[in-house]
Amino acid sequence: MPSSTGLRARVRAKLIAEIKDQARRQLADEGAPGISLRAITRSMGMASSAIYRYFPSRDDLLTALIIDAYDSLGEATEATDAACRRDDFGARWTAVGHAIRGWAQAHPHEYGLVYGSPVPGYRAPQDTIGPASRVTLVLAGIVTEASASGALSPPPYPLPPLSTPATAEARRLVEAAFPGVADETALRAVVAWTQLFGMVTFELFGHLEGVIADRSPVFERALLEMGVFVGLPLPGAVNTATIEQEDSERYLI
Amino acid sequence: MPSSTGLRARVRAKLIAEIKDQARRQLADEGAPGISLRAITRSMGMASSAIYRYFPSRDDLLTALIIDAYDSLGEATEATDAACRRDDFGARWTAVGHAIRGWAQAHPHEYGLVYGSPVPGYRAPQDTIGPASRVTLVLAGIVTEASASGALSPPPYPLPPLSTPATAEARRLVEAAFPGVADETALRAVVAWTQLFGMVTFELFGHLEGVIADRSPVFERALLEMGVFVGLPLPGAVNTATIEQEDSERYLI
DNA sequence: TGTACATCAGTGAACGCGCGTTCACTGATGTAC
DNA sequence: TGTACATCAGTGAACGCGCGTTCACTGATGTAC
Repeated sequence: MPSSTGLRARVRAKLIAEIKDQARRQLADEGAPGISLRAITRSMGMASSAIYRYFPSRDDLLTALIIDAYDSLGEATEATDAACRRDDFGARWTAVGHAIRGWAQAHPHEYGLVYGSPVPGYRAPQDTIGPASRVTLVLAGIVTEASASGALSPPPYPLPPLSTPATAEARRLVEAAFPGVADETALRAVVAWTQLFGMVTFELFGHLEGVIADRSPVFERALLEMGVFVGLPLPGAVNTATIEQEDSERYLI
Repeated sequence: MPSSTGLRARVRAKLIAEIKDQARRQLADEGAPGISLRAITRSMGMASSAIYRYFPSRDDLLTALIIDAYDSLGEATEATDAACRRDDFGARWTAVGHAIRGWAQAHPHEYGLVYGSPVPGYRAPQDTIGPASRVTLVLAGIVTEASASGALSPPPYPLPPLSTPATAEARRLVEAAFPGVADETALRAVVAWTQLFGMVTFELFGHLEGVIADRSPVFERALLEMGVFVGLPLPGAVNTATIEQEDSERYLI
């Protein structure tokens, strides 16, 4: 039994996994610049040159860690969204926000690796783009589906109309990730997206130290505010028409 | 003429400045982990041990750079705010937002040094707290002064009341930085603050690549949205009562 | 089924480099009387 | 004003360490006929 599931291939996969695990351990201890190929091989009891059978260079190992991190976050986010009632858009938004923050707190150094200062001299290859956008697409999907099902409220207060270049950008966004969504709403979704990651980043990188002591309720409130800001209904506020087609018990007030 | 303005002291100050300049150059080229004391002394044509006359360790040099960065950003922000009409709170918010983004783009690596992933193994000493909060206090000041002068609009749409722990945090915030401001508003200011830095960070660290092409108008819109979100008037929308006491020409529509 | 050959994993030595920090020392600049 | 002494800036060698990557090589695992 050779092929890609053969013994050799399985051993190889195991070793690659172990190398990445050791690298993640070093990432946690010393940060990205502290990841050392020699230290990895040392901890695995192999010659320092042996690692080149698995990763052609240090940068390739870094890339693998980055892709893994994005995929891990993307997967957690997608799973959280998938576990929500489809038409409870407010609840989906809130749940996904908590999932992102939860993942960041559970994997602070991997979060720093992808959302922190770019590693100098390292240029992310194309392969990272797909994994990187998974989490973003989940957020965009919630807004888009809410819009399609008519659950989105229009902005409750008047704002000046979009400038011409802002409209152009909004159009691009709508076409790329928010089909059928209003220009203003797409831009607001971007604002909410940056707020969400901005707050998680500030919390993780220590910029809320001395500013906010009990961060969970503040984060919770921010999620609620930004959800409403985008036009999403409050969590639990499900469109009655939809309810009647499904189980109705627990959603009737 | 000895004292602290003596020749020796002046030469010393010059050298300290040159060391920091060289360090900043390396920061731009190689990132924070690439700052090397030996390389600095090499580029200045002095023995590698000489730098210890000026900085007792690499960490102390890092701390100096961090404090300088915070102070530079703080100063730019304060100056921008000071140049605005005091009662045009919307304009102050927008101008300060642009100033922060502008500084970040002019000093991307210093921005990364203070707002990027924490340097592993480095613990920021107390001395950084004051400089770090300058920019924050400017933003808080705008909201607080707007509130005091009655220019803040209440939230235009109903939201659930604050949870008990969120209220507690809001109270702490109000006491520390937003005297006289409503609980909800203080929390919204924090949300706007994290949005502002979140967007600047995303832009600088490459997370808007492929998402937003023309970032300035989107940032401009985000500033406007978040200003209104906090309750600030639109830029240029100045309280008429105040106008009458000052020059009225250009503010009458 | 058995043999010959190709592929792959892993070794160990070496290249060429860099780093932060310490220490005993020299010589110049400032200070006190 | 001039001299004796203390302070400070800067040197150069050394300590002890680490790193990524290459290369010729051995031995085991798989493949083809």
